[in-house]
Amino acid sequence: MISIKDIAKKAGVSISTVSYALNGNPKVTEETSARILKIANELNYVPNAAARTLKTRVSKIIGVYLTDFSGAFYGELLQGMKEVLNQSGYDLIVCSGSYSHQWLPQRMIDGAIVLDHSFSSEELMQLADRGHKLVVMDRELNHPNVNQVLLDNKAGASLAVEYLIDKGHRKLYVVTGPQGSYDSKQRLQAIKQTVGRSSDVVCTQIEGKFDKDSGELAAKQIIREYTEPAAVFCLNDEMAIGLYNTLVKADFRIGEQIHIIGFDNIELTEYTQPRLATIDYSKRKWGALASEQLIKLIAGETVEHERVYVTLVAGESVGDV
Amino acid sequence: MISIKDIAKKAGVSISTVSYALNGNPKVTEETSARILKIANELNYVPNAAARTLKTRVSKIIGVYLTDFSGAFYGELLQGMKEVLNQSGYDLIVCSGSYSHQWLPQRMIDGAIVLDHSFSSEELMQLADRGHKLVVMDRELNHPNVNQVLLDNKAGASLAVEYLIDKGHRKLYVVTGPQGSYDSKQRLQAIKQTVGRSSDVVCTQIEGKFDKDSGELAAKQIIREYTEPAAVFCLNDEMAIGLYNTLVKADFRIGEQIHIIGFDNIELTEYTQPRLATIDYSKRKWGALASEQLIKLIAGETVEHERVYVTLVAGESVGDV
DNA sequence: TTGTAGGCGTTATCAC
DNA sequence: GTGATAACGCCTACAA
Repeated sequence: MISIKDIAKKAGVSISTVSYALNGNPKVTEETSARILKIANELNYVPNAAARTLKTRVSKIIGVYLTDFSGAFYGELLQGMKEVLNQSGYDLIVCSGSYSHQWLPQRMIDGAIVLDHSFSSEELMQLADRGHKLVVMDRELNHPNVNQVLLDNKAGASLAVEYLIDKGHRKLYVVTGPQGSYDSKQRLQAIKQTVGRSSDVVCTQIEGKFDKDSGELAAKQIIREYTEPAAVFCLNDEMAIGLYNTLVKADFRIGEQIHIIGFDNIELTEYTQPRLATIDYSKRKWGALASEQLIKLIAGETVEHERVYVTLVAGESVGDV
Repeated sequence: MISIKDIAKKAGVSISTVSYALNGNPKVTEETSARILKIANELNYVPNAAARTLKTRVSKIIGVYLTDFSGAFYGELLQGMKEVLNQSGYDLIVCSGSYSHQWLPQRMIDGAIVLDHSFSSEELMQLADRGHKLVVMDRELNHPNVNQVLLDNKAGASLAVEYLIDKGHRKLYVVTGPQGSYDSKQRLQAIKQTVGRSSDVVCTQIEGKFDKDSGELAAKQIIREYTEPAAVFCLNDEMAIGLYNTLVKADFRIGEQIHIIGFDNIELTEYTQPRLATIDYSKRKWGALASEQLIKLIAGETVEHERVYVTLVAGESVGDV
């Protein structure tokens, strides 16, 4: 490994002069600086990140934590984050692995964006207490070092339920997310509120886990209990796809016997037959917003919690009664 | 930040004893060790990654470089990599941003997996020359510090073309990948070879970029030139989807007027009507293999280049002539 | 304008 | 078994 020492030796100056020159400190002469830069270049010098981070206590790297990589919309989300961060001189890494939770206290990363319910709120609170800056996208967490950028779950869920009711549906199923999920809880709450306003609506809850399997399981239950047309609100599209697949296989007519609406508007929903109704929001904007907030937080600015607005995407998977 | 110094002070021992205890060195007494560990715990001690990396010159982190995050199959690929790496005590980060190319020479990561043609081969060669260990998934690069884990592009492309010819197609289009793409080049080469064996097959080449737009553009050209049924081999599914969309919008009958086959078997291909024929391979295995090879490379073992096998997925998007 | 020296938190080599 | 002490590569007062 080639260090500033090597450059100093070759240039016949001291290491501090090299350091100054490399960092553009005006104290050093133009010509000395030029000579040093040239030698550094020739030697293919690359500053050691560990040493620099150790000294400056800043890495200029932001970590994002996701539940798993396979979510269908992470691509756009990450793109949104990346653009904003890069613009501010930060690099983004997607973290995974057992040790990665330690990277904040280890000072490997300057801040973190969390969309991963396997990261416990207590753990996050501890990090915040220690002065680390965080943005959470999947829970509420009140702490001066933590900012929230959340979806407007309640609006989305209300929109979906109102759509179903408008279409004349009175028998509803809701396929939920996993136990601890904040998004799921919020959506459920709004559903109950909205449903409560129409006394003739019956709503059955089915436990899900936001994955395709849950959708399939739910479909099986719904098929078993089938007596008359019903509408199903899957709290995310992934489950809606699983549900769709199983129903299609069982020769159910979607949008006629069983009506489906999802949440997230992933690409796949455009291609099902009929098109899946869902709730849309800009993933890119969501990511960008999270990054912006984190940068401000790190810079010591005070920031308000942000909310991402959602809209309804109609689809023939929900027909009239 | 709390360091071994703080622990040493509190425990009334020297920092070296603390370091030994923390690292489970048997030289230190059980009881001293226990006491130190207890204090470390109480103080919420977390070893500083930068300092450790600086000293040991090892970070136990592997970086993977992708063209962009939005590829439809990266989820599974990364999952495959992650599982293998975690098992060997490595953490995986997905790298992005302008500085991230420097992380190898900066010793922030111990090795890299590259599937990103924006990373030039010269750059990679330089890194390899400096002793860094790499696995490439999107090019051939012969260097003792570099291992290749490539798709069997030629087999895949041959499979696809033979399928079309078997089905009676004689008029073919090929929508290629971007200029520099190794995968595209390999596939094209195999296509030419296979096509060359049947003298009556006509094959027209359309330049693409592996994105949806390219597929749409290709569709427009094909529609313009349409006189009789033709078969289109899109060198990836993303373009095939773009092509499909545009053709559907223009009321073409797919699998009858225009026949389509893609490459990659992304999830979406199952949902088009009719189902898109494509070439399949295990993304998870591909990723796992790349990780295994990199770990061996880092451990100093000699490794052979690996090849990932592919299979044909038939679909009604290709009908008989 | 340049050099000296101390320190960031760890590990590791010595003595004791 | 434990404790000084010297690195690792970089930054930055302070001194010259």
